[in-house]
Amino acid sequence: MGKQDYEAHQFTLAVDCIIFGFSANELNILLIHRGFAPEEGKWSLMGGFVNPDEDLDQAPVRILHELTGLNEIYLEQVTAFGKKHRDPGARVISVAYSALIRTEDYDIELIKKHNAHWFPISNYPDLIFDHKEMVQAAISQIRVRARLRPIGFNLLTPKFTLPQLQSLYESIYDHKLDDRNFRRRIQSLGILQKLEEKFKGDSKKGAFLFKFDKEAYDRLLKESEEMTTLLTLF
Amino acid sequence: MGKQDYEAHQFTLAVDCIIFGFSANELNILLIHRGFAPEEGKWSLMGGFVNPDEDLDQAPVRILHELTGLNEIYLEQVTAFGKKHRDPGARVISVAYSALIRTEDYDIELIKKHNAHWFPISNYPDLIFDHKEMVQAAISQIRVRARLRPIGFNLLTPKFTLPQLQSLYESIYDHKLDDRNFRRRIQSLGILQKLEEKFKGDSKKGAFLFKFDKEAYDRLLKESEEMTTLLTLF
DNA sequence: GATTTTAAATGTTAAAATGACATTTTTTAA
DNA sequence: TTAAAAAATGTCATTTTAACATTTAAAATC
Repeated sequence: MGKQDYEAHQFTLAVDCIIFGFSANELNILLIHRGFAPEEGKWSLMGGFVNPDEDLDQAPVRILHELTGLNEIYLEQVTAFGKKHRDPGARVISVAYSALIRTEDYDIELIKKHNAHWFPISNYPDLIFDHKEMVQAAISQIRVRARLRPIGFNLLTPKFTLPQLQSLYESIYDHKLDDRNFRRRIQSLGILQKLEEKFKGDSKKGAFLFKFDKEAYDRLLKESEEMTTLLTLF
Repeated sequence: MGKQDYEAHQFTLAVDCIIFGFSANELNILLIHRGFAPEEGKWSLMGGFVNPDEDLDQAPVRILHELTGLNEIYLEQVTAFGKKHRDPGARVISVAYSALIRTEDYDIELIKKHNAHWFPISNYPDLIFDHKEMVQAAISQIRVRARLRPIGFNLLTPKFTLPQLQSLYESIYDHKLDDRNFRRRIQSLGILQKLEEKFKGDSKKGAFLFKFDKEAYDRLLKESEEMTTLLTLF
């Protein structure tokens, strides 16, 4: 295999980000109203090309920073999409990434500049290319992942209430959960730390705040070796 | 974004296959003793470049056909690997695919020609580049996947015994299972069809043969809508 | 300041699933 | 006929699950 072999098998490589946020008791995704061709005026995921001098996994980090101003975003690769004519304009392979962000953290001005808007996953507009497939794949992956690992905390503020946490899981699974069963289960894992404070934004009575106890979780992980299920919530 | 943008972000694109087979009561992977540079003489996954005129998902199908003579192999994308220097010789992005095959079906001559050999997943040689990471990612994925979906049958002959099936799951999870509990559980799903025949290859007494009942499984899937767990075997 | 409103917090019980455990059966080979 | 080897089978105690309604706390309203 010579140099010409490598050159004869080159493809434009892009990444697209399915950016999840949690607000108004629902899981939302951030979509871009495209102000540029191709497909100008339609909705799409936030994406961009991979640069020649960066790791593949670095590309979504850079692109998300450009859009949200955030660093240290929780990212997971979903899948590479590579149908021949997925992008009618050119042959482009795109690797989809899921990003979980806190909707209070991002830079509103940057988002505006990019014409980005939030949509609930239960009702979002038509998307260009195969972006809808990407979103669906990302949601499926999150559903599996959230049963195995405590990824939900990446979508909440560091301090959160149990009703908020429950409503997050209900939105992920599109399934109502029983309060008492949910609380019993999540608290029995011992990875939540109850604080003295209450949060009164959602009700008159207010609800106690909790923190995710990373140390406790790491200990749990270590003990149970190869853990295949952890957060079986329903 | 003009044409030059596309051209400035091109990468050589390859796929690598983690080919799983089940024999001698253990999960094995098929590795190639490389007869060509780079890394001549070392072990690697079976791989190749993606062709400009094929879908990304088509590339592993073609490559596996070349190696095994098989069509209709069960394939799943694992992840795209794209660290800058993962291939020291050139910038190559590689998409890893898991393949589950029946070890009796493949073309032995083809395999010999490619210097391919089976190794148990509990003990395989050092691999080039990041291929070990690929294997580990594929094994992790299979473990999660096998809890949700009946993918194991792709590794067995169409007719198989319960001891064979149990031993397959034991190998996937690297964990002994209790005979009685395993049988109770797998049979309670109602997706196995017991045959009159016995298979006597493994014991004097012989064990009854079973078939995977795809129709029953599809019905089960349909009923339970969005099923998040199915084959929780331990 | 009494009453209403709203969401948070809490416990029990019956049914189902799980995990642990040992013996008998079938067949072939000695 | 006996020995050997793996296949097949059932029970029970424990744990987990799912289903269910009331009380509590605080703010807002009258």
